[in-house]
Amino acid sequence: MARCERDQAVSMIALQDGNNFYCSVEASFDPRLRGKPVCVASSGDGCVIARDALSKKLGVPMGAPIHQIPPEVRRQITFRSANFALYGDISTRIASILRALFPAIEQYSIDENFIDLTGIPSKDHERLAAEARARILKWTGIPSCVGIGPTKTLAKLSNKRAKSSISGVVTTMPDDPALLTYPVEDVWGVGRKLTARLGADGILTARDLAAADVDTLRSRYGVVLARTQRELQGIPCAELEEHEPQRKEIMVSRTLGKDITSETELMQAIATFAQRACEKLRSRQLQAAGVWVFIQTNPFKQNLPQYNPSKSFRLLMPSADTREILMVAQGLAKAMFRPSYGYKKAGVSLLDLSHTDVQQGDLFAGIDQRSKAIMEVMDRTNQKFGRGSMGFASTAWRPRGKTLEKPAWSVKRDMLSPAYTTDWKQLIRVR
DNA sequence: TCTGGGGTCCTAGGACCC
DNA sequence: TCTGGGGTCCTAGGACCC
Repeated sequence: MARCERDQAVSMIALQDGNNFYCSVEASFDPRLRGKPVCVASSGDGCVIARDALSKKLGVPMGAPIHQIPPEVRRQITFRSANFALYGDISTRIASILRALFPAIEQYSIDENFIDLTGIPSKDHERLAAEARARILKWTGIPSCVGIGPTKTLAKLSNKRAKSSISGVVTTMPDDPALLTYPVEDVWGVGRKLTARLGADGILTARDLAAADVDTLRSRYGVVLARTQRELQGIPCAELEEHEPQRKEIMVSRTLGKDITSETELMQAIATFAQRACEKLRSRQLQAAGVWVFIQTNPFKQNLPQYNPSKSFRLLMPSADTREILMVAQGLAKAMFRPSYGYKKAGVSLLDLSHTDVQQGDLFAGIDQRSKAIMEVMDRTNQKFGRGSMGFASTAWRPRGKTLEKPAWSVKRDMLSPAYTTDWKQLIRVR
């Protein structure tokens, strides 16, 4: 009886996290990769954004530019370009496995899910966590770990501990002696800058942070770290968010395949990003009231003149019409463009987002039904025949046969795995 | 030669108002 | 010539996350 009361009083949270997620997904679809070091590369095949256990062992640092990895190490590694369509699909499958086992989950990121354990007797927590791990491994091929604790921060910390455990499931309570040796830099919410400052104040472990003077911590470091401290003490400051909150911003930006000097090419890139951002916008039934554009020179060529302007524009009425937003974005870019610079990166961001169903409509013009109809035709066409089937000429992408002819500035993705699960034409071949 | 993308939240400072 | 205080809103920049 007393046990039940205690269970009700303390709510517990679990965090499931796929091990080396992107690499595990690649390996689960391509058996040739198993037992070999695998890394996944960022857009443009520039940096390492995921490493499997073997590449970590070879000493490949997270975020390392691929060209800086010593050739003798690089030769041993199989690289893949990031294939987010594939990873997102596997992520959805894992979430549905968890939903079948637990009353409420929060899809926190592409490879992490928080699980609400409230109402489940604490003696069953680790058993159920182990069951979840086993199902995910069996049904998707992805290994994962589960961390359990009374707050999200402690669940995160447990998950990190679980990565080096035998069972893959770890629970941490605020008084756990493990906090005495757990480095503060591995606490959720403590990044590089904070680690350095905390270290100078003698705060080196999770335990040091939990035990620090509250007022000093708040005044020296702000409310965010003060919340982290309370979470380490077992006092929840962050709830489980079952439903994704509404987006505040939608951004599309890229490092370009080459340094652009011509205005025409820069305008093509801006048009491409604006078009893609509008697609994302409409897929969420959103509209934007602001547009922000930035262009940047190559920061790695410090011998060349640098120029990194940005500019924003507020629309009279919120819009989800690619034609309108594309014109605004190009107008902003045109106003910032200066010849004789080499532009290496650019982006378009849509701001002040709202739902299309709260559209007030212009008092005089009314809601533009024609615009809505045109955009729907475009989106449906692209959905049916693949992204890029119908687009704007100003983006300079041209259909050629069954594929799209890429402009010279487009991004490199030379090591891409097939879209096994999201494109009929790319289904896995058994023989 | 080659160096990621997409988000959120907080804070400080300026503009503006009463 | 001197000269306030408080509130809000907006923006830019910094820090963090995956």
